[in-house]
This record gives sequence, structure tokens and C-alpha cells, in this order.
Amino acid sequence: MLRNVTNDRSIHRHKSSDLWQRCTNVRLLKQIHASMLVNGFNSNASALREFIFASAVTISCTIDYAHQVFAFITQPDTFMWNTIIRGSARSGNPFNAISLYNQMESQYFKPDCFTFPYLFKACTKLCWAKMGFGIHGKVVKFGFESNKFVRNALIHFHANCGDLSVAAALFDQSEETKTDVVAWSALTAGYARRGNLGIARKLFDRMPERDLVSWNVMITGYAKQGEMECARKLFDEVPRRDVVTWNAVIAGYVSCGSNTKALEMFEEMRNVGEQPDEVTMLSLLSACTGQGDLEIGQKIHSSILEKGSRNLSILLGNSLIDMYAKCGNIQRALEVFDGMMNKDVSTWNSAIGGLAFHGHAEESITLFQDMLRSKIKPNEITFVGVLVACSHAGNVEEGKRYFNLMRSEYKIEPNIKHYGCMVDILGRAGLLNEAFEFVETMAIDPNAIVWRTLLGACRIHGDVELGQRANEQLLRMKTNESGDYVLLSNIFASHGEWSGAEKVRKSMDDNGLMKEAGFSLIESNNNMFVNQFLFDSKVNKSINILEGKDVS
DNA sequence: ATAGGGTTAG
Repeated sequence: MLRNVTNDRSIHRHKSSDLWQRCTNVRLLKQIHASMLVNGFNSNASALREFIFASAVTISCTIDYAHQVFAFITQPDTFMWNTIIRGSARSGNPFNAISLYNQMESQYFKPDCFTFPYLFKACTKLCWAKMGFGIHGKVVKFGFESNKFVRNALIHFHANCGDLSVAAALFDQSEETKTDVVAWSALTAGYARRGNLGIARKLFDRMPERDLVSWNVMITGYAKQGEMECARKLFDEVPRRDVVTWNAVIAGYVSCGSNTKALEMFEEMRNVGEQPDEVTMLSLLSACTGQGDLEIGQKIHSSILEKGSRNLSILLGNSLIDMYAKCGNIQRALEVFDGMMNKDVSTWNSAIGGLAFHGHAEESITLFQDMLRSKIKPNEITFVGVLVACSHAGNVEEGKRYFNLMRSEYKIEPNIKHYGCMVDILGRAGLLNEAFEFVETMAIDPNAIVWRTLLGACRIHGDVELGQRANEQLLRMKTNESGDYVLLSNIFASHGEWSGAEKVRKSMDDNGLMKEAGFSLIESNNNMFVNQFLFDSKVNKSINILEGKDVS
């Protein structure tokens, strides 16, 4: 069979031979590659075309292999260039599409009308508006602006991350466009994504015709903006559904916190026989993580494994690590981590953060050092995990060291979460004065969470005076979270200053704040934990774990 | 061979 690749040229005249259609996995791909090398790799252009197409487009996750092989092609034709650019554009590193195009130009290859849609796909994915404008210039230069595929790609780019008014102008310019459902959908998606659901809906209602994608665009638009009632209404009306339609509503429910609803929708999806895909699984894992539902999470994990792909995709692996860590099974999280063939910065982040939030501070830091050794560049999220680890370990010096390293070595400007972690580290250690000084000299304005962290630290260390100061700042921010009052009154109460506690309670009533029923105002630390956990979950999911631990 | 819809991490 393999000999056919290079010896029997006749099979390559057809669009896609049997051999290539059956080439759907890496092993076969490598076998064919080997036989091509034996027979003179660059001697058969149509085999090269098929090979690049299979490795860059047909088979998922072999784009790196495609790049390596492409580098050995002595005279790639335009089709090969387009194909490798196409595969890169939809890969995890769309930037490669742009750099390949630059190579193509520098070798005096002219782009054709196939090249540009892929380039705009890459720009849109990267949200590189400037690059997209530049490529728009090239479209004009090469005279492809009137090609309908190129124009639709342009409309899609401008609508989603370029200039919406340019998208609208392109749309209006041509009569042909006005009857093109793809152009209508692209423009609608742009308005929806940028939050203008009103205009999106008007476009949707006025479309000369609607296909499945137009419905999906509108449903997704509503779901993303949290308008689940509207999304659901359209979902019920839609004449036909595919996996994307289901994914849109499932993801919508997850993002507005209705995890149970999302899982129910999945049940329904299975009942009507729609096959879930990777995106479905990602949303479901996210729902389990939000619910803390380890049991369903494990079921999803097994069904992903049953589906059989040899190794997990990076995205699924990352989600699984996160799910296991957040649902309390850090062991399984690490097993998934160890089993992943390919890891990206998020993979490391999920594991480092998972360990850190679980109090395995040392392992977390060790993993961070492994990460640096394997030459993966940490990002700002990595350092949130690292600083959380330092805070759990009570390691002030190390925390300060990493906080500085982040800026000096990796040029990452600390964000409010990093500052929050530092305040927590200092506060936990009882360095309250230093913590206050730190907050006062921060490069950005402290938020309510920072003040609340300080307030929590003051409670632990029984500093009534500083606690009041933090509380004043907190009140100045008018967050009116009754949890803050609970904390402060607890400080007073734990020091026998019952009148102070009474006063706080009074001011709470005056502000019309009610504590949630079922919890007493001043009680055991246990209840405090529950209270704070509840209140902060409305403010910031990630920090509240920190603060929850603070009080417990 | 081309365009429009879906996704993780803090």
C-alpha cells in the first residue's frame, strides 16, 4: 500500500485517494512519510500536497509535524502554502499563519484568493486588529476585495475585532453581499459579540434567509451576554440543531452559573442522539468544577477516555486538571498532568494553582521550578498560583522574591490579584503595618477584596485599630457587602468590645443590609467561614478561596 | 481546498 504513494502516480490525480482518505492518524502519517523519504521526498508534488493537507488539516494535533515536514519541501506551490497557513490559522498558535505568510512573500510567492480567508481567521483568533488592517491593505493591493470569500472573511474580521463600521460599509457596498447569508451572519455575530444585541437581533430578523449558522450566531450572542431566556427561546424555535447549537446553550448556562441546568441540557442532548464533541466536554467539565461535583466529573473523564483519542488534547487535559483540583482530588489532577504528552503554560498553571489552593505549597513551588526548567514561560496567572502557595506556606521572603522576579525577570506587571496575594502574605504573617504600607504604595488602586483581606488579617491578629481603618476604606468603596460588617463586628466581639459589635450591627441595619437567614451574626469561626465564603463568592471566585482559608 | 457558529486556566 505504501508503495503506491510514490510509485503509482495515477492515484494522485483524484482529489483524494483511498490511501489519503484512510490516513487519519499519526502512525499512518509517519509510515507514509517514511516511504516518501525512501522514494525521494521532493520528487512527487501531488504526494507532498496530500501529505501537507493530511498533517495540517485532516488530522488534528499534527500541525507541528506538518511544520517540520513543510520545512523540507524544496519548492512548495501555492496550494501547499495555503494549506499550511490554513492549518496554522486554526491551530493553537495562529501566529504561525502570519509568519508563514511573511515567508511566502519574502520568497516572492503571490497569495491567491484562498490565502486571505485563512489569514483573517488567524487575525480574528488573535484579535490582532492592526495586523488585520495591514492584511486588508494587501487584499486591495492584490485586487481580491471583490472576491466573495475574501470579502466575507474581511467582514468577519472587521465585525469581530477590527472596525465594525468598516464591516458594515463592506456589507453595504455590494449587492451580492446583501443576499449572502454568510455575510449577514458574520455581521450579526460581530454586533452580538460586541454587546450590541439589539442591532444583532434586527439583522437576524431581517436576513433574507437563515441557515443553521445564523441561528447559532444569534443563540450564541444571547448566551454569551447572559441573556439565557432569549437564547433558550430561540433554541426552542430553531428548525434544526447541531452540536454547536447545543454547545451554545450549555456553555451559556455554565457561564451564568446554572451548572445543573447545563448538565440537564446535556442529558437532553444525549437523549435526542446528538454526539457531544470536545467543546461540549469542556463546558461540562466547567459545570462540574463550578458545582464541585467530582462524581459527574469522573464520569465525563471516563467518557472522554472511551471516545478513544490516544492522548488528551491540551484543552481537555487542562480542564480535567482544574476540575480534579477544584473538586478536591489533587492526586487525580496530578495524574492527568503527568499523563499529558503536550503541555502548555495553562497546563502548568492549573497544576501549580491546584496544588497551591489545596495547601500543598511546597509541591506547588517545586512544580513551578520544574516549569522554569522545561523552558515554559510563566505568565501572570502562574504567579497568582505561586504567590498563593507562598501565602499558604507563610513564606514571606519567598513571596516577596517571586513578586519581584515576576517584574524584573518576566516583565509582568502585577495586577490586583498579585497585590491581593502579597497583602495576604504580609497580613497572615502578622506584618500588619507593612501590609498597610504596601497597600498605600501600590501602583494601582486597591479594590474591596484587598481591604477585606486586610480586615481579615486584622481579625486574626486582633488589631482593632487597623481593622477599623481597613473597614473605613471598605465602606468608602460602598460595596455594602454585609460580610464586611460581619468581619468587623467579629473583631470587636472577639476582644470583648460588645458595644463596638453592637454599633457595627446597627450601622448594618441602617444601611438596609440583611444577613442571609440561617447564620448568626457573631458566632464560631466555622460560621464565619461559611459567611465569608458565601459573600465573597459574589465578588470574586478566585480570591474567596484565599479568604475563606483566612478565616477558617 | 476557500468564508460565517462552539471551548480550558486565574
